[in-house]
This record gives sequence, structure tokens and C-alpha cells, in this order.
Amino acid sequence: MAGTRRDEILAIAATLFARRGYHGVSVAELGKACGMSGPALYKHFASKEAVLAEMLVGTSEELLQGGRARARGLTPEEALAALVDWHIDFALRHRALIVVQDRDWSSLPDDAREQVRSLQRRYVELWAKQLRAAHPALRPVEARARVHAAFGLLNSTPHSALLPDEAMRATLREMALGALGVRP
Amino acid sequence: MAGTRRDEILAIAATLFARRGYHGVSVAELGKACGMSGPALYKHFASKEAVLAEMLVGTSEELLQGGRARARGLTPEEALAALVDWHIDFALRHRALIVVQDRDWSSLPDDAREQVRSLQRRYVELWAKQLRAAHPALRPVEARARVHAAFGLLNSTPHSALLPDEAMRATLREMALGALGVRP
DNA sequence: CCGACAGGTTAGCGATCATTAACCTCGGGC
DNA sequence: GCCCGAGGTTAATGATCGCTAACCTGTCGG
Repeated sequence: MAGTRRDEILAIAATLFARRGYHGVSVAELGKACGMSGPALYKHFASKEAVLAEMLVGTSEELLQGGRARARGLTPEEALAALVDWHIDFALRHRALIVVQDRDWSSLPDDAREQVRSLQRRYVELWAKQLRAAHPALRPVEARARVHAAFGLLNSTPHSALLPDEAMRATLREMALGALGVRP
Repeated sequence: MAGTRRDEILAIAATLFARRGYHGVSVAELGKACGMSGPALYKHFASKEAVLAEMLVGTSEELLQGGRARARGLTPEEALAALVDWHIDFALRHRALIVVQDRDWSSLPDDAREQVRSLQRRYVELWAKQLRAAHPALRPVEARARVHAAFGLLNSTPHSALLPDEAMRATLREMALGALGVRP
């Protein structure tokens, strides 16, 4: 189903980009890490930017679609907890993608950047809708600001890998729900 | 007292680095933004890396020293609230520095990177100590993890400038204290 | 058998980068 | 009156980058 070679390259590129930044990784270096050397990558991707684009668009799509699936048919508080769990789960499984997503999105070519921004906007809106349902006094713009701040908290995961995954999951869940004002 | 020209360059560099990343800004471009052209910068700094180093070491020093000053002689809960306020204040006044600090620290030369890491570690420890005093059940590593997560929340400020500063300040304060489990 | 194509290789091109070299030009202490 | 250093300038250098060109090789359907 999935072109395993492309996916393999994408995974390796994600870890390299996460470690040294998109501009800090050369095509030759990325090729070598994939077991080939330099220009062979162009048999799989049209350009270095195309690697980044496919990586980040894919990430945004998976986040949005996963979030939609988990929030369906729940009360607002349950939905927020489910969204938090889903986001933590993704962030722990794909730390490199999370790092690249919010450090290097500005290096995307224009069309991919617009696509990513649109997907992220819809993901924020998904959260904000549940947050406003749980706290009717919140105005839309403030709900969005709170969701962004919660993402900042959850996306800090990869930077500080201090705790084993299970402990980190519980800690982040409790903190995020506390920040969003969802009290059990 | 302060070499105004160097500081001016540092401020301009911060906004450019924040917008397009350290590697995304050329020396020529930075020079032009400072009203001179290209290599004139080397009359003020030894290298492009030295600009980044002075910028980030200065930021880390100011954060640590400000935090120490504000936390002195307070109860743990008061100290945490003061630290949160201080950090928000700094992040709102110097959005660009916050962005560069956690996006481009890996581009630092080795010695400056070590210096920044040491200062940040001490800043984290300052918070963690107060957090453990407020929640004695927390183990040190978990306290540090929570502090990192709180920084992630607070440092998300510059990315989403959705609210006017005063509203943002109040929102972040409430969320951060909620995340840290400091209930009024 | 064979031809074509997927997936590699190395060599090289043009652009851009940080940095240096060489030179200019003023303002102020002697 | 003069020199000298602070703070500019342009030109050039060597490295590195993304990418293309040209070529090779094994596999596999007919």
C-alpha cells in the first residue's frame, strides 16, 4: 500500500531535520543516512522542499483526522480529554515530526505552507469548539488562544524527554486539562 | 553604558532570525536591515555565530537573574506566581528572543551552547525547587518535566499573537498556574 | 533473450554563503 | 596640520549547497 521506500526516507529525514533543522541538513547528508548518496533522493522526491512538504502535510492531515475521530459523539469535557490524549499519543510516537512541524514550517514552499496552515487552523477550531462548549463564557478568539497555548505545552514533549512515556503521558494529560480548566 | 550600536544590531537580528531562522538570514541581509551592507557587521561582531551567541546567552542570563530576583522571600505558591508573571512579561516584551531561543539554540557554537544550557538548567531548577516546595509529593525529575511543559505553554505566546497583551497575560497566567496545580 | 525501466552512481554547474582583503573617510587628540 | 583609529565601502575567495546530466546495472514481463 504505502511506498515503503518513500516512507523510510521521510522517517529518516524527520529525525535529521528535528536534530539540526531543515536548512542544517544537506541533501548529501540525508542521502547517506538513507543508505544512498546524494542525488539518488531525486528518484523519490522532486526536491528537498518536497520532502519537507510531504512530511508536514501528512502530519497535519493525520492530526486533524485523528482528532476528529476521537472527539465524535462525546460531551465537551470528554471530547477535550480525548483530544488531549490523542495529541499526546501522536507527539510521543512522532517526536521528530512535532519538532519539525513547528520549527520548520516556514521553510515550506508557498502552496504547501498554505495547505499546512489550513489544516492546522481546522485542527485548532476542532479543539476550540469543544472548549467553548465546556466554557460558554469564552469568546472565540480567546478559546483559540488557549488552544494554541495548550499545544505549546503538549508539543514541549520532545524537547524534554525526562520521563518514561507512560509517566510523561499522565503528567501532560493532567497539566493540559488543568490549563484548559477541565477539572475532573 | 551599553554599546548602543551592538544592541541595535542584536535587536534587528533577533527579529530577522525569529522570522526566517538563523540559517535563513544571510549576513548581507542582516547588514542591509541595519543600514549598512554586508561585511560591515564584522566591525561589531567576530562572526555571524557570535551574534547569535551574544543574543542567546544574554537572554538566558536575563531570564535567570530576573527569576531569582522575583522569587526571593516568597511562599512557594507566591513564588511560582511571580515566576510565571516574570516569564510572561519577558516573553511578551521580547517575543523574537523567545522564538530564536528555542528554535535556533542548536546552531550555537559549542561553548556558547554549553553556556546557554547551563543557564537554562539553573532557571529550570529555580522553578522546580518552588514547585517541589508547593507539591512535596513530586519527585525532582517530574518537577523538572512539569517546568519544561510550563515553559512550552508560556513560550507559545509569540506564535499565536491572537489577543492584546493584557488579555494574553491574564490568560497565560491562569493557564500556567492551572497546569502547575497552583490553585488560588 | 531482450529491452526497458526503476533505482542507483559520479561529475559538474551555477548560486549563495560567510568571511577576508584592500581601500576610503571622517572626527578628534596632540 | 596631521595622523590614526573607528566604522564604513566594494571585490574577491573558498566552501557548500541544491540540483542536473550522463551513465551504469539488475530485474522482470513478453
